[in-house]
Amino acid sequence: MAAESVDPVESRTIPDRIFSLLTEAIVEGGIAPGSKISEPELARAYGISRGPLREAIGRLEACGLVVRRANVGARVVTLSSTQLLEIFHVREALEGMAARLAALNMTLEEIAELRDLLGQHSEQIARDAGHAYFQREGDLDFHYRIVKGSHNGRMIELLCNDLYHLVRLYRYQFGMPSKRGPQAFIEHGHIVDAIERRDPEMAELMMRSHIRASRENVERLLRDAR
Amino acid sequence: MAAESVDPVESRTIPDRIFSLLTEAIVEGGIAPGSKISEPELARAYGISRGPLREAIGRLEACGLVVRRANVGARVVTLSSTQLLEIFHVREALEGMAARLAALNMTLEEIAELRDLLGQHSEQIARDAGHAYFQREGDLDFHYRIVKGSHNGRMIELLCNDLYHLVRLYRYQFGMPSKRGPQAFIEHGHIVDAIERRDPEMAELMMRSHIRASRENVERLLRDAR
DNA sequence: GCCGCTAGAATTGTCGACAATATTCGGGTC
DNA sequence: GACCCGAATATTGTCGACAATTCTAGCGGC
Repeated sequence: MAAESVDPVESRTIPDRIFSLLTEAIVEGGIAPGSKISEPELARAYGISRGPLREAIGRLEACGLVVRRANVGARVVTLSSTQLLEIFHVREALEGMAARLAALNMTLEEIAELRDLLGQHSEQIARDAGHAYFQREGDLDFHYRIVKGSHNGRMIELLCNDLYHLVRLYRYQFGMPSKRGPQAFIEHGHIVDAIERRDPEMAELMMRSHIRASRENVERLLRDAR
Repeated sequence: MAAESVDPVESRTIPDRIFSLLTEAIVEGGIAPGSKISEPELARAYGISRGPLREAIGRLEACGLVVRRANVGARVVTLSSTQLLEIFHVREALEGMAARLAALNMTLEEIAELRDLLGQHSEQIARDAGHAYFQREGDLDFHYRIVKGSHNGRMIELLCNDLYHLVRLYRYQFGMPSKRGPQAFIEHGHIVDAIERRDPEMAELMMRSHIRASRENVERLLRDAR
């Protein structure tokens, strides 16, 4: 709560706001994948000049949400299945380490909050007959917490500010059905157990196994679809 | 060689060139750590306008080479020992996975080139009585190759275009003495062996152990210095 | 002598306009 | 009819100037 104390919507600089707006628009599909990012059009739409807009687009490029070619312009990224699997490998490595560090560095309070979050997910699954929730933001909330719990600023930056936008984007672009919800929930439980026991080795193993299973699930779905 | 075929110095867009120049200047200490990045001054120095310069600075910020505050400006980052160790943890995770993927994906030709590089290092160590080389770019060349060998675009991007600038910067800022050169060379050999045997598990283990040893060495030096 | 306040200067943020490059559409030729 | 070429159009890249904010220096008061 109020990790960074900035006014929720105002007071940030214009590129910040535009970046947030564009990120949401791209991730949630408001701007179609592969579509062109027209600077004059967007500048008019948001009522700003092209200067700040270009800075926002630059940040989108740094996140990998758009690809830019010189003298041509920016397009919303279209994730190939290859790129999707690449992201899974990177996540497996980084979040595995994050879980290891979380087991070492999370405060008791953070661990309690993580348990609480798990409980909320449990209720939600019982309510929804456990089929939809984990496909949406709830899963990422969990992963967020653990990454934050690593207390490693560079890791938090990499995952929360860069990679997770892409992960969310892929969930909208591909929209895998996946009946892994209940299983994923169980795996989340094992990860929290390991962190609570302060067992870094096991925490990393569990997290990697969790993400690997998710990747293998996607690989299977991609194979079947083909 | 010539992975990207662009004219070595010309033809890229202005922000690209300025970004390269500034990166080198910062990494090699031409611009002191913690010093302010003055937009008017640099614009005059490079004979360009502030527009492209700001874009270049934005990219530096994305790499973590400068930190920027709104309405205040950008300063060259000063790496604390904490941040330095954070980078090591991220590298351990990412490069471990990179080595695993390299064992799976590297072509025979790439492996041969890697062996060759190792041979060059061997000669260089024999010549220098093995004390200085590994503190400079040679070590990073080796790690570069393996990351590239992962054939994972996202990983290559993350490490080669972002993190390695920071690693180089730290080597100039801290300039650890470290007598780990010969030992590091031996470890490099083990990693290549594992890749050659197509043993992903071992390749990852060796790489992680290699980077962990390097981190522990730095931790020891930091403790002794204090 | 030290602290707070105010006016000035300098820097960053933003804007609109111009130049260079890419795309598009039309015409011509094989 | 298909392909290639060239002019027109639109978009990106770059620039200089203005506005808003921050830092600095000097003054006055305690």
